[in-house]
Amino acid sequence: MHRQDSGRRSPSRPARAAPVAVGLSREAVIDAAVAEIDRAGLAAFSLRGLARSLGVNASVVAWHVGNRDVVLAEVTAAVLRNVVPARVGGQSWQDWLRDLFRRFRAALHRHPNTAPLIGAGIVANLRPDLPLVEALLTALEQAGVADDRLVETYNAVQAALVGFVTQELASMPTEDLPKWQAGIQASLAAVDRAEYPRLARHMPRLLNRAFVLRWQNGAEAPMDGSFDVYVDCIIVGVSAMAGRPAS
Amino acid sequence: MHRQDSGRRSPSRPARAAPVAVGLSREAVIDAAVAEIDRAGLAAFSLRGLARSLGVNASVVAWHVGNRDVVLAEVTAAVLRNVVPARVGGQSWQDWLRDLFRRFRAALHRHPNTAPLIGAGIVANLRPDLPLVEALLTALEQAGVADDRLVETYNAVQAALVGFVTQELASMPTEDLPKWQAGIQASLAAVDRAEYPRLARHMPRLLNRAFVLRWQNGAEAPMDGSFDVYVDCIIVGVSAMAGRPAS
DNA sequence: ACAGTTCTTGCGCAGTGTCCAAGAGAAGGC
DNA sequence: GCCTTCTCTTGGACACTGCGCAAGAACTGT
Repeated sequence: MHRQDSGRRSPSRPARAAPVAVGLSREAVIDAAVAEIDRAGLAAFSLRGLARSLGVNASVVAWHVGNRDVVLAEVTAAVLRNVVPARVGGQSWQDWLRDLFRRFRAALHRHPNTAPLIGAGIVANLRPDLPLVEALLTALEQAGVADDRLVETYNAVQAALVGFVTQELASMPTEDLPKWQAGIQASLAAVDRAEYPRLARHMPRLLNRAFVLRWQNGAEAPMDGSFDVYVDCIIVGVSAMAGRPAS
Repeated sequence: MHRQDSGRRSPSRPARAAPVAVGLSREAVIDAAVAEIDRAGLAAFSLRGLARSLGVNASVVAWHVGNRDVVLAEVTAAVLRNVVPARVGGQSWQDWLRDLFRRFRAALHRHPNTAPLIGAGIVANLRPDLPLVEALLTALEQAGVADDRLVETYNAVQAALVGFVTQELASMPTEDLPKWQAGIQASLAAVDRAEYPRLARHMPRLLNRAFVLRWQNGAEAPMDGSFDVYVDCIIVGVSAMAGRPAS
């Protein structure tokens, strides 16, 4: 049976024995999992492959971490570590919120293949990220959001935080990708000017830069400008919510 | 080898034979897949289970539809069919956009377990949904978005469209869910008032209604009010983008 | 010396996606 | 009448997965 306590070493027991042939720790396994997902993608990730990459039997990762879902939850926690920016004195809530959004996106861009985990929230919350919540609430309070609008505004911001980058880093089909890319490009090149006039007119501007009209994801073709506009939208929206007293 | 043409019947060949023991069609398989995902969830979905539910051998679904990813892509396409609302005369772009958001969310609420597919975009675009793109571009044009801001605004709206409901319907851990729920509730009840003052103060308002502080997903505890605020945010944001000429 | 804990190995079980060989059944050509 | 051709279905194989269990190795405290 695997170790089930969440903390590193349960301080209640007298810490009887130093670990033995400590080739591996829980952290090392999780780090290796992140590296493995970065290397081969989420679809190709397996516990056995992870153990193989560690040069170790398959069961040790189960012993150190536990379930497969626990491994993935820990991976997301590791990726999202230190995304919440510290409050610097005299900083406006707008600047802080923009900073949060940027750091969140940067963290996921550092490990693009983990984006589906965070986005779909497979086990989004192993334990809730309370510092993030507290910081968000502080920012909203500073923005002047009324109490009876707090939940809604908080949820809107939280959803926005995750929404963009998840979409940006959505995974493209894994097998015979070049063929799929060619198909997309062909179907976009042959778009009917009469049926889709605006699409046809703006096509050069949109190609591989707009959400349904691209054949690379954000890891290869990042969408920086769109993200900035997106964050501005959210901030303007929150300001408007703050101005209005209630429904 | 499975049928590889996308259309129902390739019109080039003389359509030699009527189908034989047509117990099954591609559409029937996909409908069954949707029903199966609705019933047992996405994690428990398998091609063999699908075939079992159809009372048929495992390979027939592979023959009719193809790959597993193709099955899932077709499922998402089926779920999102007819989400783009028709343009009614004299309707403002705000009303139309709000209607689009509502219909999109309603479609996913009808099949909550498919939300991770759409959100994480496993194969989000089997073929691009061009009518949606055209309609969105039309709305943005009507809103007065400048051409050199079109891509960014479009991307922001598209990301927002998918972002909220994906998060709202994120799946909770599948095994021993009651224990996990109890753990969440306990950890939220024992939150430190000194460490998280705002969180503690607003806790009764936030419990099971805010994004990290809930133990049910949107299928059981929908977040209607938050969604409305979210859509208002987006619309206000787009208006602001339209007002500003360029960066 | 002995027992206890920590970590690791090996193996089996049921289940999965994908391919391949072969068959059943009807339609058309001769 | 056959007999080929196409559509659809069956069954079985292969490699792989997550998970659980029995056993062993290495080290520590008593």
